[in-house]
Amino acid sequence: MAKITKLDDIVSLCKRRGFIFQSSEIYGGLASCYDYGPLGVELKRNVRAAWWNSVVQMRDDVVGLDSSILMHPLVWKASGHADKFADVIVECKKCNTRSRVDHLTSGAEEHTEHVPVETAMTDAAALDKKVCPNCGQVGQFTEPMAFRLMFETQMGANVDDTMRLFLRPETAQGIFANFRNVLDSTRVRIPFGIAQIGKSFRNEVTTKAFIFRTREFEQAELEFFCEPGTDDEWYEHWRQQRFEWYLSLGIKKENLRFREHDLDELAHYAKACVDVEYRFPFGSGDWQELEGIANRTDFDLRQHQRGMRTLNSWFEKKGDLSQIELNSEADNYHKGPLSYFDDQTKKRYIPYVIEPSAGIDRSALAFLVDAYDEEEVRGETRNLLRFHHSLAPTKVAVFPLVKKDGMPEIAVKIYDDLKGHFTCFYDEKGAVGRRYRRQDEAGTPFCITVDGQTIEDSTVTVRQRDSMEQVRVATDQLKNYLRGELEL
RNA sequence: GCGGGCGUAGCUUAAUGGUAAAGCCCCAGCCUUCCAAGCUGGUCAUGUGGGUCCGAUUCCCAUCGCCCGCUCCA
Repeated sequence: MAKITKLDDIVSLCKRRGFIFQSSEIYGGLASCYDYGPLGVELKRNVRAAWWNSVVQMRDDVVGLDSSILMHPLVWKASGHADKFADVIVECKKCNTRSRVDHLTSGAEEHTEHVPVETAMTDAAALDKKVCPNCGQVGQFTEPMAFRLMFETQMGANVDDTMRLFLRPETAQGIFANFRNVLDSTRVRIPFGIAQIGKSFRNEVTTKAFIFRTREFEQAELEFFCEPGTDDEWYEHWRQQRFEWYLSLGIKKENLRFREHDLDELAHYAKACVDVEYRFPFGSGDWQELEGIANRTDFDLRQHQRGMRTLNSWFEKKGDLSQIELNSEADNYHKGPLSYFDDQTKKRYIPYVIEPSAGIDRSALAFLVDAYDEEEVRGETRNLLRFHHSLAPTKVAVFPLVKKDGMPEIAVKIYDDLKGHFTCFYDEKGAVGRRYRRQDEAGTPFCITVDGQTIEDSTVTVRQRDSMEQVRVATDQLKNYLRGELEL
Protein backbone atom coordinates (compact mmCIF):
# COMPACT_ATOMS: atom_id res chain seq x y z
CA MET A 1 0.00 0.00 0.00
CA ALA A 2 1.38 3.36 -0.99
CA LYS A 3 2.23 5.54 1.93
CA ILE A 4 2.69 9.26 2.08
CA THR A 5 6.01 10.08 3.62
CA LYS A 6 6.11 13.80 3.13
CA LEU A 7 3.81 16.39 4.55
CA ASP A 8 4.23 18.26 1.29
CA ASP A 9 2.10 15.67 -0.49
CA ILE A 10 -0.74 16.25 1.93
CA VAL A 11 -0.44 20.02 1.70
CA SER A 12 -0.48 19.76 -2.08
CA LEU A 13 -3.54 17.53 -2.13
CA CYS A 14 -5.32 19.79 0.32
CA LYS A 15 -4.76 22.81 -1.84
CA ARG A 16 -5.45 21.11 -5.16
CA ARG A 17 -8.77 19.71 -4.04
CA GLY A 18 -9.91 22.59 -1.91
CA PHE A 19 -9.53 21.14 1.56
CA ILE A 20 -7.14 23.61 3.13
CA PHE A 21 -5.56 26.86 1.93
CA GLN A 22 -3.01 29.11 3.51
CA SER A 23 -4.64 32.10 5.12
CA SER A 24 -4.29 35.44 3.32
CA GLU A 25 -2.40 33.72 0.54
CA ILE A 26 -2.91 36.58 -1.91
CA TYR A 27 -0.96 38.77 0.52
CA GLY A 28 1.91 36.34 0.88
CA GLY A 29 0.30 34.33 3.63
CA LEU A 30 -0.01 34.75 7.37
CA ALA A 31 2.11 32.42 9.44
CA SER A 32 0.36 29.59 11.18
CA CYS A 33 -3.10 30.44 9.87
CA TYR A 34 -5.08 28.28 7.49
CA ASP A 35 -8.48 28.37 5.82
CA TYR A 36 -10.73 25.41 5.15
CA GLY A 37 -11.95 25.27 1.55
CA PRO A 38 -15.20 23.80 0.21
CA LEU A 39 -14.25 20.19 0.87
CA GLY A 40 -12.33 20.96 4.04
CA VAL A 41 -15.21 22.72 5.69
CA GLU A 42 -17.45 19.74 5.07
CA LEU A 43 -14.81 17.41 6.48
CA LYS A 44 -14.38 19.55 9.56
CA ARG A 45 -18.13 19.84 10.07
CA ASN A 46 -18.33 16.08 9.93
CA VAL A 47 -15.52 15.66 12.45
CA ARG A 48 -17.30 18.00 14.83
CA ALA A 49 -20.61 16.23 14.27
CA ALA A 50 -19.04 12.82 14.88
CA TRP A 51 -17.56 14.05 18.15
CA TRP A 52 -20.79 15.66 19.25
CA ASN A 53 -22.75 12.57 18.33
CA SER A 54 -20.48 10.33 20.35
CA VAL A 55 -19.90 12.58 23.35
CA VAL A 56 -23.26 14.34 23.67
CA GLN A 57 -26.09 12.95 21.56
CA MET A 58 -25.57 9.27 22.28
CA ARG A 59 -25.12 9.78 26.01
CA ASP A 60 -27.66 10.35 28.73
CA ASP A 61 -25.10 11.96 31.02
CA VAL A 62 -23.58 14.74 28.88
CA VAL A 63 -25.05 18.09 27.83
CA GLY A 64 -23.67 20.69 25.46
CA LEU A 65 -22.53 24.29 25.77
CA ASP A 66 -21.27 27.09 23.57
CA SER A 67 -19.62 29.73 25.72
CA SER A 68 -18.13 32.97 24.48
CA ILE A 69 -14.50 33.33 23.51
CA LEU A 70 -14.15 36.51 25.56
CA MET A 71 -14.56 36.08 29.28
CA HIS A 72 -14.09 38.06 32.47
CA PRO A 73 -10.35 38.48 33.04
CA LEU A 74 -10.64 37.02 36.52
CA VAL A 75 -11.45 33.70 34.89
CA TRP A 76 -7.85 33.56 33.71
CA LYS A 77 -6.55 34.76 37.05
CA ALA A 78 -8.38 31.94 38.78
CA SER A 79 -7.50 29.30 36.20
CA GLY A 80 -3.85 30.22 36.53
CA HIS A 81 -3.38 31.17 32.89
CA ALA A 82 -2.81 34.86 33.57
CA ASP A 83 0.13 34.17 35.87
CA LYS A 84 1.53 30.96 34.59
CA PHE A 85 0.73 30.93 30.94
CA ALA A 86 3.90 32.76 30.11
CA ASP A 87 7.41 31.57 29.42
CA VAL A 88 10.68 33.32 29.97
CA ILE A 89 13.26 32.19 27.52
CA VAL A 90 16.93 32.86 27.03
CA GLU A 91 19.18 31.99 24.17
CA CYS A 92 22.67 30.57 24.51
CA LYS A 93 25.07 32.88 22.67
CA LYS A 94 27.41 30.01 21.92
CA CYS A 95 25.10 27.50 20.27
CA ASN A 96 22.03 29.64 19.59
CA THR A 97 19.64 27.23 21.20
CA ARG A 98 16.80 28.57 23.27
CA SER A 99 15.84 27.30 26.66
CA ARG A 100 13.17 28.12 29.17
CA VAL A 101 14.70 29.80 32.17
CA ASP A 102 12.90 27.46 34.54
CA HIS A 103 14.61 24.58 32.78
CA LEU A 104 18.05 25.95 33.57
CA THR A 105 17.75 25.86 37.33
CA SER A 106 19.66 22.66 37.74
CA GLY A 107 21.09 19.78 35.79
CA ALA A 108 18.40 17.46 37.00
CA GLU A 109 15.26 17.15 34.89
CA GLU A 110 12.40 18.86 36.62
CA HIS A 111 8.71 19.06 35.99
CA THR A 112 7.70 20.88 32.83
CA GLU A 113 4.89 22.94 34.30
CA HIS A 114 4.94 26.62 33.55
CA VAL A 115 6.05 28.82 36.42
CA PRO A 116 4.93 32.35 37.22
CA VAL A 117 6.73 34.99 35.21
CA GLU A 118 8.01 36.72 38.33
CA THR A 119 9.65 33.53 39.53
CA ALA A 120 11.26 33.00 36.18
CA MET A 121 12.46 36.59 36.09
CA THR A 122 13.99 36.09 39.52
CA ASP A 123 15.74 33.03 38.22
CA ALA A 124 16.94 35.04 35.30
CA ALA A 125 18.84 37.34 37.63
CA ALA A 126 21.20 34.48 38.39
CA LEU A 127 21.75 33.55 34.78
CA ASP A 128 25.52 33.90 34.86
CA LYS A 129 25.70 30.72 36.90
CA LYS A 130 23.36 28.72 34.70
CA VAL A 131 24.45 25.99 32.32
CA CYS A 132 23.29 25.68 28.73
CA PRO A 133 21.65 22.25 28.46
CA ASN A 134 22.77 21.97 24.86
CA CYS A 135 26.44 22.90 24.77
CA GLY A 136 27.35 23.12 28.44
CA GLN A 137 28.55 26.73 28.34
CA VAL A 138 28.05 28.60 31.58
CA GLY A 139 26.43 32.01 31.77
CA GLN A 140 26.51 32.80 28.06
CA PHE A 141 22.89 33.85 27.75
CA THR A 142 20.99 36.65 26.10
CA GLU A 143 18.66 38.88 28.08
CA PRO A 144 15.59 36.90 29.11
CA MET A 145 12.64 37.27 26.77
CA ALA A 146 9.13 36.97 28.14
CA PHE A 147 6.46 35.30 26.06
CA ARG A 148 2.79 35.90 26.69
CA LEU A 149 0.96 32.89 25.50
CA MET A 150 -2.49 34.46 25.67
CA PHE A 151 -3.74 36.74 22.91
CA GLU A 152 -4.85 40.09 24.21
CA THR A 153 -7.56 42.34 22.89
CA GLN A 154 -9.70 45.12 24.22
CA MET A 155 -13.41 45.56 24.71
CA GLY A 156 -15.02 48.92 24.04
CA ALA A 157 -14.71 51.08 20.96
CA ASN A 158 -13.73 54.18 22.89
CA VAL A 159 -9.96 53.89 23.02
CA ASP A 160 -9.73 55.81 26.30
CA ASP A 161 -12.14 53.55 28.07
CA THR A 162 -11.41 50.01 27.07
CA MET A 163 -11.01 46.86 29.06
CA ARG A 164 -8.12 44.55 28.37
CA LEU A 165 -9.35 41.06 27.63
CA PHE A 166 -7.89 37.75 26.56
CA LEU A 167 -8.94 35.43 23.81
CA ARG A 168 -9.49 32.14 25.58
CA PRO A 169 -6.53 29.74 25.46
CA GLU A 170 -8.87 26.81 26.10
CA THR A 171 -12.61 26.26 25.99
CA ALA A 172 -12.60 24.41 29.30
CA GLN A 173 -12.85 27.47 31.52
CA GLY A 174 -16.12 28.47 29.87
CA ILE A 175 -17.47 25.15 31.03
CA PHE A 176 -16.31 25.57 34.61
CA ALA A 177 -17.71 29.09 34.67
CA ASN A 178 -21.10 27.68 33.64
CA PHE A 179 -21.09 24.68 35.95
CA ARG A 180 -23.56 26.35 38.29
CA ASN A 181 -25.82 27.54 35.45
CA VAL A 182 -26.08 24.10 33.93
CA LEU A 183 -26.71 22.55 37.29
CA ASP A 184 -29.51 25.02 38.01
CA SER A 185 -31.18 25.00 34.61
CA THR A 186 -31.13 21.35 33.68
CA ARG A 187 -31.87 18.33 35.78
CA VAL A 188 -28.45 16.77 35.47
CA ARG A 189 -27.03 14.84 38.40
CA ILE A 190 -23.49 13.86 39.03
CA PRO A 191 -21.93 12.01 37.34
CA PHE A 192 -22.48 14.15 34.26
CA GLY A 193 -20.48 16.08 31.69
CA ILE A 194 -20.60 19.36 29.81
CA ALA A 195 -19.22 19.36 26.28
CA GLN A 196 -18.13 22.19 24.05
CA ILE A 197 -16.52 22.72 20.65
CA GLY A 198 -14.92 26.03 19.79
CA LYS A 199 -11.95 28.13 18.82
CA SER A 200 -9.05 28.79 21.16
CA PHE A 201 -5.95 30.93 20.77
CA ARG A 202 -2.42 30.54 22.00
CA ASN A 203 0.68 32.48 21.11
CA GLU A 204 2.78 29.38 20.73
CA VAL A 205 6.49 30.06 20.67
CA THR A 206 6.78 27.97 17.56
CA THR A 207 4.10 26.65 15.29
CA LYS A 208 4.54 23.42 13.51
CA ALA A 209 3.66 21.30 10.54
CA PHE A 210 0.75 22.68 8.56
CA ILE A 211 -2.44 22.75 10.63
CA PHE A 212 -0.95 20.60 13.38
CA ARG A 213 0.03 23.38 15.74
CA THR A 214 -1.48 26.74 14.94
CA ARG A 215 -2.07 29.78 17.07
CA GLU A 216 -5.77 29.77 16.31
CA PHE A 217 -7.25 26.32 16.66
CA GLU A 218 -10.41 24.47 17.45
CA GLN A 219 -10.95 22.29 20.47
CA ALA A 220 -13.55 19.74 21.42
CA GLU A 221 -13.58 19.45 25.18
CA LEU A 222 -15.59 17.56 27.72
CA GLU A 223 -15.52 18.26 31.43
CA PHE A 224 -17.01 15.24 33.14
CA PHE A 225 -17.94 15.87 36.76
CA CYS A 226 -17.93 13.00 39.19
CA GLU A 227 -17.80 12.23 42.88
CA PRO A 228 -14.34 12.11 44.41
CA GLY A 229 -13.38 8.47 44.74
CA THR A 230 -15.10 7.52 41.50
CA ASP A 231 -12.72 9.57 39.38
CA ASP A 232 -10.33 6.73 38.62
CA GLU A 233 -12.99 4.61 36.96
CA TRP A 234 -14.36 7.54 34.97
CA TYR A 235 -10.86 8.38 33.85
CA GLU A 236 -10.50 4.81 32.65
CA HIS A 237 -13.90 4.96 30.99
CA TRP A 238 -13.13 8.08 28.99
CA ARG A 239 -9.69 6.90 27.94
CA GLN A 240 -11.27 3.88 26.32
CA GLN A 241 -14.20 5.81 24.85
CA ARG A 242 -12.01 8.39 23.22
CA PHE A 243 -9.50 5.92 21.83
CA GLU A 244 -12.32 3.87 20.37
CA TRP A 245 -13.79 6.96 18.74
CA TYR A 246 -10.80 7.41 16.47
CA LEU A 247 -10.77 3.73 15.54
CA SER A 248 -14.51 3.73 14.85
CA LEU A 249 -13.98 6.53 12.34
CA GLY A 250 -11.44 4.55 10.40
CA ILE A 251 -8.08 5.48 11.87
CA LYS A 252 -5.79 2.50 11.40
CA LYS A 253 -4.91 0.77 14.63
CA GLU A 254 -1.19 0.72 13.95
CA ASN A 255 -1.18 4.52 13.70
CA LEU A 256 -2.82 5.18 17.06
CA ARG A 257 -1.51 4.74 20.57
CA PHE A 258 -1.69 5.96 24.14
CA ARG A 259 1.13 7.80 25.81
CA GLU A 260 0.97 7.97 29.57
CA HIS A 261 2.33 11.06 31.24
CA ASP A 262 4.97 10.41 33.83
CA LEU A 263 4.20 11.63 37.31
CA ASP A 264 6.79 14.40 37.10
CA GLU A 265 5.34 15.49 33.77
CA LEU A 266 1.86 16.08 35.18
CA ALA A 267 0.52 19.55 35.81
CA HIS A 268 0.51 20.13 39.53
CA TYR A 269 -3.28 19.85 39.75
CA ALA A 270 -3.61 16.73 37.61
CA LYS A 271 -3.77 13.31 39.11
CA ALA A 272 -3.31 11.46 35.82
CA CYS A 273 -3.03 12.27 32.15
CA VAL A 274 -2.73 10.30 28.95
CA ASP A 275 -2.35 11.42 25.35
CA VAL A 276 -3.91 9.78 22.34
CA GLU A 277 -1.21 9.97 19.70
CA TYR A 278 -1.26 9.53 15.94
CA ARG A 279 1.71 8.67 13.78
CA PHE A 280 1.83 11.70 11.52
CA PRO A 281 4.01 11.75 8.42
CA PHE A 282 6.13 14.67 9.57
CA GLY A 283 9.81 14.68 8.94
CA SER A 284 10.69 12.70 12.00
CA GLY A 285 7.77 10.33 11.42
CA ASP A 286 6.99 10.93 15.02
CA TRP A 287 3.97 10.26 17.15
CA GLN A 288 2.07 13.42 17.89
CA GLU A 289 -0.75 14.22 20.25
CA LEU A 290 -4.35 14.33 19.05
CA GLU A 291 -6.05 14.49 22.40
CA GLY A 292 -5.25 14.56 26.08
CA ILE A 293 -7.38 12.92 28.74
CA ALA A 294 -6.68 14.26 32.21
CA ASN A 295 -7.96 13.81 35.71
CA ARG A 296 -8.00 17.44 36.84
CA THR A 297 -9.33 16.65 40.31
CA ASP A 298 -11.36 19.44 41.94
CA PHE A 299 -8.71 22.04 41.11
CA ASP A 300 -10.63 24.18 38.63
CA LEU A 301 -13.89 24.55 40.53
CA ARG A 302 -11.99 25.32 43.73
CA GLN A 303 -9.93 27.92 41.93
CA HIS A 304 -13.06 29.59 40.59
CA GLN A 305 -14.52 29.70 44.09
CA ARG A 306 -11.39 31.59 45.05
CA GLY A 307 -11.80 33.80 42.00
CA MET A 308 -15.37 34.65 42.99
CA ARG A 309 -14.07 35.78 46.39
CA THR A 310 -11.59 38.08 44.68
CA LEU A 311 -14.10 40.29 42.90
CA ASN A 312 -13.78 43.18 45.34
CA SER A 313 -10.07 43.32 44.81
CA TRP A 314 -10.70 43.39 41.07
CA PHE A 315 -12.66 46.63 41.44
CA GLU A 316 -10.26 48.12 43.96
CA LYS A 317 -7.29 47.53 41.64
CA LYS A 318 -9.27 48.78 38.63
CA GLY A 319 -8.95 45.49 36.87
CA ASP A 320 -5.16 45.34 36.84
CA LEU A 321 -4.60 41.61 37.06
CA SER A 322 -0.94 41.96 37.93
CA GLN A 323 -1.94 43.86 41.09
CA ILE A 324 -4.45 41.28 42.16
CA GLU A 325 -3.76 38.45 44.53
CA LEU A 326 -6.26 35.60 44.39
CA ASN A 327 -8.06 35.37 47.73
CA SER A 328 -7.38 32.30 49.78
CA GLU A 329 -9.74 29.41 49.88
CA ALA A 330 -12.54 29.33 52.42
CA ASP A 331 -12.14 26.78 55.18
CA ASN A 332 -15.43 25.19 54.24
CA TYR A 333 -14.73 25.41 50.54
CA HIS A 334 -16.43 22.09 49.92
CA LYS A 335 -19.72 23.83 50.71
CA GLY A 336 -18.97 26.76 48.43
CA PRO A 337 -21.02 28.10 45.53
CA LEU A 338 -19.58 25.61 43.04
CA SER A 339 -20.15 22.61 45.24
CA TYR A 340 -22.67 19.89 44.54
CA PHE A 341 -25.26 18.45 46.86
CA ASP A 342 -26.17 14.85 46.29
CA ASP A 343 -29.66 14.46 47.71
CA GLN A 344 -29.48 10.69 47.48
CA THR A 345 -26.48 10.39 49.76
CA LYS A 346 -26.94 13.80 51.43
CA LYS A 347 -23.31 14.57 50.75
CA ARG A 348 -21.95 17.92 49.61
CA TYR A 349 -18.64 18.12 47.77
CA ILE A 350 -16.65 19.77 44.99
CA PRO A 351 -16.75 17.31 42.10
CA TYR A 352 -13.69 15.87 40.46
CA VAL A 353 -13.30 16.43 36.75
CA ILE A 354 -12.19 14.12 33.96
CA GLU A 355 -11.24 16.14 30.89
CA PRO A 356 -10.90 14.67 27.41
CA SER A 357 -9.61 17.52 25.26
CA ALA A 358 -9.28 16.94 21.52
CA GLY A 359 -7.94 19.06 18.70
CA ILE A 360 -10.48 19.28 15.87
CA ASP A 361 -7.94 20.49 13.32
CA ARG A 362 -5.45 17.85 14.33
CA SER A 363 -8.08 15.17 14.11
CA ALA A 364 -9.18 16.38 10.70
CA LEU A 365 -5.57 16.22 9.54
CA ALA A 366 -5.17 12.73 10.95
CA PHE A 367 -8.34 11.53 9.22
CA LEU A 368 -7.12 13.09 6.00
CA VAL A 369 -3.68 11.53 6.23
CA ASP A 370 -4.98 8.16 7.29
CA ALA A 371 -7.56 8.00 4.51
CA TYR A 372 -5.10 8.84 1.74
CA ASP A 373 -4.23 5.99 -0.56
CA GLU A 374 -2.76 5.34 -3.97
CA GLU A 375 -3.26 2.20 -6.00
CA GLU A 376 -2.48 0.92 -9.47
CA VAL A 377 -5.45 0.51 -11.79
CA ARG A 378 -4.68 -0.59 -15.35
CA GLY A 379 -1.27 1.00 -15.20
CA GLU A 380 -2.65 4.26 -13.88
CA THR A 381 -2.32 5.53 -10.35
CA ARG A 382 -5.63 5.98 -8.62
CA ASN A 383 -5.50 8.51 -5.80
CA LEU A 384 -8.26 8.26 -3.30
CA LEU A 385 -9.33 9.22 0.17
CA ARG A 386 -10.88 6.27 1.94
CA PHE A 387 -12.84 8.37 4.38
CA HIS A 388 -15.23 6.77 6.78
CA HIS A 389 -18.66 7.41 5.29
CA SER A 390 -19.68 9.76 8.06
CA LEU A 391 -16.61 11.95 7.45
CA ALA A 392 -16.73 12.12 3.65
CA PRO A 393 -17.30 15.74 2.54
CA THR A 394 -19.58 14.63 -0.30
CA LYS A 395 -21.62 11.47 0.15
CA VAL A 396 -23.02 10.98 -3.34
CA ALA A 397 -22.13 12.10 -6.86
CA VAL A 398 -24.70 11.81 -9.65
CA PHE A 399 -23.73 11.46 -13.33
CA PRO A 400 -25.35 10.87 -16.67
CA LEU A 401 -23.17 8.33 -18.46
CA VAL A 402 -23.12 10.58 -21.51
CA LYS A 403 -24.52 14.01 -22.09
CA LYS A 404 -27.34 13.01 -24.44
CA ASP A 405 -30.34 10.74 -24.95
CA GLY A 406 -32.18 12.36 -22.04
CA MET A 407 -29.73 11.05 -19.46
CA PRO A 408 -28.79 14.43 -18.01
CA GLU A 409 -32.44 15.26 -17.38
CA ILE A 410 -32.98 12.04 -15.45
CA ALA A 411 -29.73 12.48 -13.54
CA VAL A 412 -30.59 16.04 -12.52
CA LYS A 413 -33.94 14.83 -11.26
CA ILE A 414 -32.23 12.18 -9.13
CA TYR A 415 -29.74 14.73 -7.89
CA ASP A 416 -32.48 17.17 -6.90
CA ASP A 417 -34.28 14.39 -5.11
CA LEU A 418 -31.22 13.28 -3.12
CA LYS A 419 -29.59 16.57 -2.21
CA GLY A 420 -32.09 17.25 0.52
CA HIS A 421 -30.89 14.13 2.29
CA PHE A 422 -27.18 13.82 1.54
CA THR A 423 -24.42 16.18 0.48
CA CYS A 424 -24.48 15.58 -3.26
CA PHE A 425 -22.54 16.62 -6.32
CA TYR A 426 -23.70 16.64 -9.93
CA ASP A 427 -21.34 16.34 -12.90
CA GLU A 428 -21.93 15.69 -16.58
CA LYS A 429 -18.67 16.88 -18.11
CA GLY A 430 -16.21 14.67 -19.98
CA ALA A 431 -15.69 10.94 -19.75
CA VAL A 432 -17.36 9.14 -16.88
CA GLY A 433 -14.10 7.51 -15.82
CA ARG A 434 -12.58 10.89 -15.20
CA ARG A 435 -15.55 11.90 -13.09
CA TYR A 436 -15.19 8.76 -11.02
CA ARG A 437 -11.54 9.44 -10.34
CA ARG A 438 -12.20 13.01 -9.39
CA GLN A 439 -14.68 11.84 -6.80
CA ASP A 440 -12.18 9.27 -5.55
CA GLU A 441 -9.75 12.03 -4.74
CA ALA A 442 -12.44 13.94 -2.90
CA GLY A 443 -13.32 10.80 -0.97
CA THR A 444 -16.92 10.53 -2.20
CA PRO A 445 -18.11 7.05 -1.25
CA PHE A 446 -20.84 6.61 -3.90
CA CYS A 447 -21.30 7.58 -7.54
CA ILE A 448 -24.65 7.11 -9.24
CA THR A 449 -24.70 6.84 -13.00
CA VAL A 450 -27.72 7.11 -15.28
CA ASP A 451 -27.22 4.99 -18.42
CA GLY A 452 -29.19 3.57 -21.37
CA GLN A 453 -30.79 0.92 -19.22
CA THR A 454 -32.19 3.57 -16.89
CA ILE A 455 -34.48 4.74 -19.65
CA GLU A 456 -35.84 1.19 -20.06
CA ASP A 457 -36.23 -0.02 -16.47
CA SER A 458 -35.60 2.94 -14.14
CA THR A 459 -32.51 1.49 -12.52
CA VAL A 460 -29.13 3.17 -12.10
CA THR A 461 -25.65 1.98 -11.23
CA VAL A 462 -24.20 2.74 -7.84
CA ARG A 463 -20.43 2.59 -7.82
CA GLN A 464 -18.44 2.12 -4.63
CA ARG A 465 -15.37 4.23 -4.07
CA ASP A 466 -13.21 1.65 -2.35
CA SER A 467 -13.85 -1.38 -4.55
CA MET A 468 -14.97 0.40 -7.75
CA GLU A 469 -17.70 -2.23 -7.96
CA GLN A 470 -21.14 -1.36 -9.22
CA VAL A 471 -24.62 -2.59 -8.41
CA ARG A 472 -27.91 -1.72 -10.08
CA VAL A 473 -30.51 -0.09 -7.89
CA ALA A 474 -34.05 0.95 -8.76
CA THR A 475 -34.32 4.71 -8.86
CA ASP A 476 -37.16 4.80 -6.35
CA GLN A 477 -35.09 2.69 -3.94
CA LEU A 478 -32.01 4.90 -4.10
CA LYS A 479 -32.70 6.92 -1.00
CA ASN A 480 -33.23 3.83 1.15
CA TYR A 481 -30.29 2.05 -0.37
CA LEU A 482 -27.93 4.95 0.32
CA ARG A 483 -29.28 5.46 3.80
CA GLY A 484 -28.52 1.87 4.59
CA GLU A 485 -25.07 1.98 3.07
CA LEU A 486 -24.14 5.27 4.66
CA GLU A 487 -25.55 4.23 8.03
CA LEU A 488 -27.15 7.60 8.44
C1' G B 1 14.13 33.03 17.72
C1' C B 2 18.67 30.23 15.61
C1' G B 3 20.69 26.95 11.69
C1' G B 4 19.72 24.53 6.95
C1' G B 5 16.65 24.02 2.50
C1' C B 6 12.95 26.03 -0.81
C1' G B 7 9.54 29.89 -3.38
C1' U B 8 8.33 30.02 -11.85
C1' A B 9 0.50 28.61 -14.00
C1' G B 10 -4.11 25.06 -9.54
C1' C B 11 -0.13 20.78 -9.55
C1' U B 12 4.77 18.75 -11.27
C1' U B 13 8.87 20.46 -13.68
C1' A B 14 11.95 23.54 -17.76
C1' A B 15 14.75 27.88 -19.28
C1' U B 16 17.30 32.55 -19.53
C1' G B 17 21.04 39.32 -17.80
C1' G B 18 17.15 40.42 -23.70
C1' U B 19 9.59 37.46 -26.41
C1' A B 20 9.18 32.71 -19.74
C1' A B 21 8.49 26.40 -22.14
C1' A B 22 5.96 21.82 -21.34
C1' G B 23 2.95 17.84 -19.18
C1' C B 24 -1.09 17.15 -16.01
C1' C B 25 -5.35 19.83 -14.08
C1' C B 26 -9.15 23.33 -15.28
C1' C B 27 -12.73 25.78 -18.95
C1' A B 28 -15.50 25.68 -23.96
C1' G B 29 -16.77 22.69 -28.10
C1' C B 30 -16.69 17.99 -30.87
C1' C B 31 -16.65 12.88 -30.04
C1' U B 32 -17.84 9.41 -26.44
C1' U B 33 -22.78 3.77 -23.56
C1' C B 34 -18.78 2.70 -17.30
C1' C B 35 -13.18 3.99 -14.77
C1' A B 36 -8.09 10.18 -15.59
C1' A B 37 -9.21 7.83 -24.08
C1' G B 38 -9.04 11.21 -28.50
C1' C B 39 -9.41 15.97 -31.39
C1' U B 40 -9.80 21.52 -31.54
C1' G B 41 -9.53 25.91 -28.95
C1' G B 42 -8.80 28.61 -24.35
C1' U B 43 -7.59 30.71 -19.13
C1' C B 44 -3.63 30.96 -15.73
C1' A B 45 3.01 32.04 -13.34
C1' U B 46 8.61 34.10 -11.90
C1' G B 47 5.81 35.35 -3.36
C1' U B 48 6.49 40.86 -2.03
C1' G B 49 9.54 45.36 -1.91
C1' G B 50 13.95 47.73 -2.97
C1' G B 51 19.01 48.00 -5.38
C1' U B 52 22.64 47.27 -9.60
C1' C B 53 21.75 47.49 -14.94
C1' C B 54 19.79 50.24 -21.21
C1' G B 55 17.15 45.85 -19.56
C1' A B 56 16.41 41.40 -13.58
C1' U B 57 12.55 35.64 -13.08
C1' U B 58 18.08 35.30 -13.26
C1' C B 59 22.90 39.11 -9.60
C1' C B 60 22.58 41.76 -4.59
C1' C B 61 19.74 43.33 -0.15
C1' A B 62 15.46 43.19 2.72
C1' U B 63 10.84 41.08 3.71
C1' C B 64 6.87 37.36 3.72
C1' G B 65 5.72 32.27 3.58
C1' C B 66 6.56 26.93 3.63
C1' C B 67 9.55 22.47 4.88
C1' C B 68 13.59 20.07 7.99
C1' G B 69 16.40 20.41 12.59
C1' C B 70 16.98 22.86 17.48
C1' U B 71 13.55 24.55 21.06
C1' C B 72 8.69 24.24 22.72
C1' C B 73 3.84 22.35 23.05
C1' A B 74 -2.78 20.52 23.15
